[in-house]
Amino acid sequence: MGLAKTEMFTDQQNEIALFAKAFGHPARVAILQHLFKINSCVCGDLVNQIGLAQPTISQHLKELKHLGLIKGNVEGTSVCYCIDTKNWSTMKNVMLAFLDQDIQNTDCC
Amino acid sequence: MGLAKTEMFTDQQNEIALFAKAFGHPARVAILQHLFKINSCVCGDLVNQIGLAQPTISQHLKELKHLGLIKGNVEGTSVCYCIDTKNWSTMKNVMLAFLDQDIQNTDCC
DNA sequence: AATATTTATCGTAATATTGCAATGAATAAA
DNA sequence: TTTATTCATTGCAATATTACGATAAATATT
Repeated sequence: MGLAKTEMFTDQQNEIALFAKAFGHPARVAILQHLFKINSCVCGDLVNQIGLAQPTISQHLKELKHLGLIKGNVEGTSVCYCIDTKNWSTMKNVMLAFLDQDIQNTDCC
Repeated sequence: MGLAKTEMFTDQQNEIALFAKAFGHPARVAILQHLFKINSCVCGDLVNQIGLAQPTISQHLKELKHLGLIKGNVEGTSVCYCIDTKNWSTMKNVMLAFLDQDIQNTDCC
């Protein structure tokens, strides 16, 4: 089916899954790392940096933007993308709460 | 195509994407949370807790096990699953390095 | 041995994701 | 205004993911 039954999970679980899915492709990981490194970047630079075609990069950028992790500002014919640090921070808290579950836990088997 | 071109990314980027993909479905998030909460759990309990069919849960468990995040011990006819805390810790470090990129960074646009 | 219980695997259908060529839209430069 | 340049969108093909019924495999119980 390929269709996640989101209605049977909590909002928190669905939110974690949505953020994680954004990081579930190396191209999007690379895009975010590059945006952090360069601290602002036009789409064309990303196409050069990463080896994927322009429509493919544009599609990945759209997903990240839709999730709120990045912002895009039009500058002439190009578009300057950058991290939305506020939303990144919110996302980070959600993911940390999930990843830090182990601190109150011990091995069993 | 649905085929990620892993060869054009770094090992670190591919590793982050693999771990993130594991968390990219709410059922697997729910499974991991339940394993942490109960601190050991048989497959049947997860089938009851989460509303998915037994083969579906079994498939999700297989993915998590393959990634090394959980272990399974056979106990009679049932299988006791639990978190592999050592590997979880390794994974957490990888993810934290990615999520913490923002600490040396400021907004731009 | 026969039966029940539990989990894994197989097969299959439905949907999602990835990637890119072609093309459109918008601004800049000539 | 014509021509570049840059990015978004559309359309499509290939592959991946999700879900589950049917069934196999393994152990426990009788």
